[in-house]
Amino acid sequence: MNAMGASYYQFCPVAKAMELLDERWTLLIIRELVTGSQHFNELRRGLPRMSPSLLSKRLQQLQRAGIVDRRPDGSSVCYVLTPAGSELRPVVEALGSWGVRWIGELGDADLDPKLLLWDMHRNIDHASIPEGRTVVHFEFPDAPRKARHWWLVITKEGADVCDVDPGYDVAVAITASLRRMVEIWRGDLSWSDALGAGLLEVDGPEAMRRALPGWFTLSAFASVPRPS
Amino acid sequence: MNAMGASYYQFCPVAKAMELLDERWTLLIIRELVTGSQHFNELRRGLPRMSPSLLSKRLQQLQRAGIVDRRPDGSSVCYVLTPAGSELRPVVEALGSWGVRWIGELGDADLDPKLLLWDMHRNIDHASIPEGRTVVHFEFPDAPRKARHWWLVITKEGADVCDVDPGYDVAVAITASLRRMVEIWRGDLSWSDALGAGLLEVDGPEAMRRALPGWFTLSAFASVPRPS
DNA sequence: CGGTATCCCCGTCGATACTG
DNA sequence: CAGTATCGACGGGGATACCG
Repeated sequence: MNAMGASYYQFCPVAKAMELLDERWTLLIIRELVTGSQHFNELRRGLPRMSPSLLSKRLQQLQRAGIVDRRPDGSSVCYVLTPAGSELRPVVEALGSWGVRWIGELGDADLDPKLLLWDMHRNIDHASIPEGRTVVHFEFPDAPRKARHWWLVITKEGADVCDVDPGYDVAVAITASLRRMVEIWRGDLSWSDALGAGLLEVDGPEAMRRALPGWFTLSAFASVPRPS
Repeated sequence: MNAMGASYYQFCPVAKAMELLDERWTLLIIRELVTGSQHFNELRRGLPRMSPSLLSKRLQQLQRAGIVDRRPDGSSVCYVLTPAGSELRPVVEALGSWGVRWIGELGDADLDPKLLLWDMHRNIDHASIPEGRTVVHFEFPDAPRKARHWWLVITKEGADVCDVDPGYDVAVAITASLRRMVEIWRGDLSWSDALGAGLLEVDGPEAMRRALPGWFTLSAFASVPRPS
């Protein structure tokens, strides 16, 4: 339980906590683990701009700090939060609630479609999804060519993100600017407001179009009330 | 509302928050402001190892981020939290509550007597203090010569910390190792347990000795329940 | 009291390539 | 899938001195 970042030389619990947590990326790793990611490459998908060596280093630091436990699991490896680590959930929640209220402006570079789809894929309300296989197609006309089309293939077992057409029948096709779709995900904009304002186009059978908003549990912070 | 630390290039509210808050010292400044410090040199006293240039830089960054407001106030200057800044209190509280539960081990270098007295001086329950002037003398036998003796001079108007004998009559004299005193402050150890175990010596009139524990509101995190 | 100015080192981080 | 290896730059931040 020590030797992570530089010391503040203070006995204050906030300072002692920040010695462990104030380094770049650290709390985002915790966020990923709180969210349920367990494997190295799963963490990487949630932290695409982080180099693997740095992720590796941070995970080792978090182990030494008693926050993360590394469990070899067959041929695989699981990273799981210790009891101490699990109790960081309120910290992550407080940060996210603050962030969604006070940091409204997103840069274009913050709008990563891969990350958006990755987030959506792990927040699907499977109880609301029809039987069998459901495919949702996303088109972001403003995104660069290679990031314009995405498919979410949802089955009882889970969901897969594809950046090439998997070939299955599409249940619903969504066309919207990447920025609007991110705003919906974050709860800055509601499905109905977006539809009403023509910011979003949804194609597919009436029943499917109606059901669509229920399929996705939006960001955990979407329901945080906004200021003013 | 931007341009502080490096971007994570994520739309996640936690990431956007950490872009502003993950730099060294930043959340400790927020802690000081939440605690009630307002002036530059007041902040410095709570952050003794921080260089003034860095504090200045951070305050400017926090202004640009819309978290701190700089108010020239006569010949003086007040730094106060904006509404957005005030809402960081839950973040600081979550961090402190976590820290006090899971970071028990303090290094010797974390035990700064000046910081301890500074903290105590601004957490005095003036309603419990006797009329007139009350002086409490602290002796830390394990501290370096120049940091061994401290006096807290408490009046209705406030409290002053002295590292030289102010000459007034002493109401109560406390002798304890610096580490024990910090533990009491943090709530790791109770006054009564410390007294019972002989870890603490209190000299003075019976009534004063009895009343002493009521004079100090301990650290805001002292009452957080501990694990196991 | 409320800050700037300057200097320089060292460590962090990013990028990329590669391995069992 | 789960990481290591290597490398270089850049700038963060510590120390100290100084100003209005």
